[in-house]
Formats: sequence, structure tokens, C-alpha cells
Amino acid sequence: MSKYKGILDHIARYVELSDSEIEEFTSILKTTRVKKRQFIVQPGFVSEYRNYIVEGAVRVFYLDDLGKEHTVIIAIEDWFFTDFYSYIHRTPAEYYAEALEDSLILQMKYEDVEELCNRIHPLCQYFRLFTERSMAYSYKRTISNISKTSEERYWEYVNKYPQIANRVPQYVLASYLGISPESLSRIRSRS
Amino acid sequence: MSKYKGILDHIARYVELSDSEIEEFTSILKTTRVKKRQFIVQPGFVSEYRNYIVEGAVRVFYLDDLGKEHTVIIAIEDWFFTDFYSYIHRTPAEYYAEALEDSLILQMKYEDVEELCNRIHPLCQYFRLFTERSMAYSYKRTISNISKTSEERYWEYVNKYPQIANRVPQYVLASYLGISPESLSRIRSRS
DNA sequence: AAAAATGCTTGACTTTTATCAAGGAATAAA
DNA sequence: TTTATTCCTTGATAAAAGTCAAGCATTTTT
Repeated sequence: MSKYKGILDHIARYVELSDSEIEEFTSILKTTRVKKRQFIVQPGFVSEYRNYIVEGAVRVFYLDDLGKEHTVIIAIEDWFFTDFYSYIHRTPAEYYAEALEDSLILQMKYEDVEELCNRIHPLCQYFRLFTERSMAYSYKRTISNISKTSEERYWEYVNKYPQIANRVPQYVLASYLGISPESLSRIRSRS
Repeated sequence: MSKYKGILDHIARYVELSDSEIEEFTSILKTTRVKKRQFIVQPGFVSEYRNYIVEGAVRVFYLDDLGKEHTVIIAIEDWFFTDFYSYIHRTPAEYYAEALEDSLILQMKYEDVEELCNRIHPLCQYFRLFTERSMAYSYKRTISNISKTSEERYWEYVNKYPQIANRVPQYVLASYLGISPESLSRIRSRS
């Protein structure tokens, strides 16, 4: 099965592309394999790509002044990731993107995406609609962060993404939820 | 000066529309005046519109089971607001949008926006690019929420939006930052 | 101008979560 | 299979923030 099937299905959930448009789109995709613990994005370098995960798992995290990690994105198959601010504004990244497992990713360069979105209206629609949905989801996470207790956020995540919760290290999940690893361990033990 | 100037300038920051496209776009805008404390969106009703503030201030908040308010958006002139999840998925809203001041807003219906985005490529580009920027910003807020102390979040907000911090009630700002009103009062007093 | 409602502050106390430190379990490397 | 490394757990303590309650100040309403 083509390595493009996943991403093309993803697009097809929103818009219909002609065969030639599909061909144009797949032609900008760069296939990359990364090993566990490898960095795909690093502070100081512009995040050139939107990345789609065909197989594997990746996280995007921020390393603060005290050396603590704060995870913004935990992504598995069929998810996109990048340092979005860096990608869009063409400024040096502030985050790391790190492979949590050996992964196969598809990368599309900013300039190529913009060029295609200018030319291909349905593709522009796809990114618009998909980003709007991501935005709606992002508000939900914000509400969760400002209104729920650590314990509530943990169980909410486990219910929503049971497969991910068991797949990534606990300290990664803790740093995603804004909880110390010790506290997360205690939350899990009392129940 | 036209009440449309602000929103048209906003669009012009991203794309160029022809006169007829501008005409088509402005024709879907509904002008609404709301009084302070009036609700523009309420739980149970679908959030039909994307709302743009010409003059005034609005907040979007969630009322939890314990009766506590959690503010997701504080918006003033030249900002958009809606219950994004409800607006996009056409499901009943979970949030309130409440005018913090007497306000003048421009409302565009979901169906009209979709129809125009289908027909007018530059408008689709506008919403895509703008939403992507909102998304990049949203990640910053997430990082702030999971990695910073209440005090840091407060000063970060005051530095970023000094005019808003002095314009909205303190308990609104507290509920936006995920802090109790009492704690915010104490944070302000020690400095 | 008086009364009511709203918003802010402060104190005392409680709860939650973080921190520091040590040890154990599991996994990966030699 | 032994040794390292990584990850998780647990206990003791400290810090941060929330809660409850009362009072004051400001604005709005009558």
C-alpha cells in the first residue's frame, strides 16, 4: 500500500482532488525516516516543513530556562506536527520535535505548500478546514488547562487517547498535561 | 468612515480582493449592536456566526458544573470571536459570548462564509492564513498555561496586552489566566 | 442621595502540587 | 548476562494556589 494513502485519505475527508492535483501534491512530499530520539526540529533553525506521520510517534516540546521540558504536541500516525510559529513566520524554532519511536514521516516545505495553495483552490480549502478544526480543538485544550485539576486532565486524556497514553513515556505525558512526573505517578497510583 | 474599514484592512493584510469580491464579502456581513452584559452566544444554541468587533469588548467563557467561569477569549476591536467548535461543527454551543461593553459587531453566517470560500479563492486563502496564525498563537498560550506560574502568566499578559488588562474586570482576566480572583489580587499587590 | 449591586482586597486556613532525595524496576547496551 | 541507562515510584517537606468569609470601594440603579 502506498505510503501516501494516509495523507490522501486525510485530505479526502475534507475535499476532492483531481488525479493531476493529487500528483502535484504528492510530488512535493519528501519521505524521511527518523530514529527514536532523533530531532526533526531544533531551536535556532527554521522549521521548514509541515510533517505528517505515516508510522511512528513524535513529540514537540519546549525546554525552559530551568531545563524543564514542556510538551506541546504528542503525535502518532495520521497526525501533523511542526513548530507552527516558526513554520509560518519563517523564524528560528523555539521548540524541539523529537521522535519517540523510529518513524516514517512525510515532509512538505512551506514554500511548496504556499505555492500549491495559491494555485489549487481545493487544497487551500483543505488546509483552511483542517486548521479550523485544529483550532476548535485547541480551545478545548485551553479550557481544560485553565479549568481542570491535574487529575481531571489526566483521566480526560486517557479516555480520549487510551492508545497514546500507553505508548509514550509517562514523563512525556506529564509534561504534556503540565504536571510533574512525580505527581502524575501519584495520580495513577490512587485509583 | 465605513464600519467595514477595519475588517477589510484585516483581510488586506493577507490577500488582495477585487472590488466585486469586496462587495460580495461585505454583503454577507450583518451589523449588530449589543449592550453590555448581553449574550451573543449561549449554550444550547448553535453559534451561527463568526463575529468581528468594530467597537467594544467581548469575552467567551465556559461555565463549569460548580458554577465557575473560565474565559477562553477576551476580544476587543479588530478581533474575531465565536464558539469555534459550535460554529464549525454546527452543534449546540458550550460557551457564552458576553459583551463586556456596549459593542458594535459584524456577523457572518457559517453557510455564507463557506459558500464564499468555495467561490472566492483569495477569501479562502485569507481564512486559511489567518487561522494558521491564530493556531500558532494558540500553541504559545498552551505552553504558557502548562509551563508558567500564575504570576508569570499575569505579567506576560499585562506586557502583551496592557490596554486590555486595564479595560476588563479583574475577575475576567483571572478566569482567562486560570487563576482565582483572590490570587490575582494578591499577585498584583505584591509588586 | 440613598440603596443595591458589583467588583476588589485581605486574612486565616486548607488543599493541591512541586521539589528534593533515594531506591527500585524495566529496558537497552556492552 | 552483567552493566548502564532510563524511567517510575515513594516519602518527607515546601511552596503555591484555592477556598471561605468578611469588609471596603466603586459603580449603577432607584
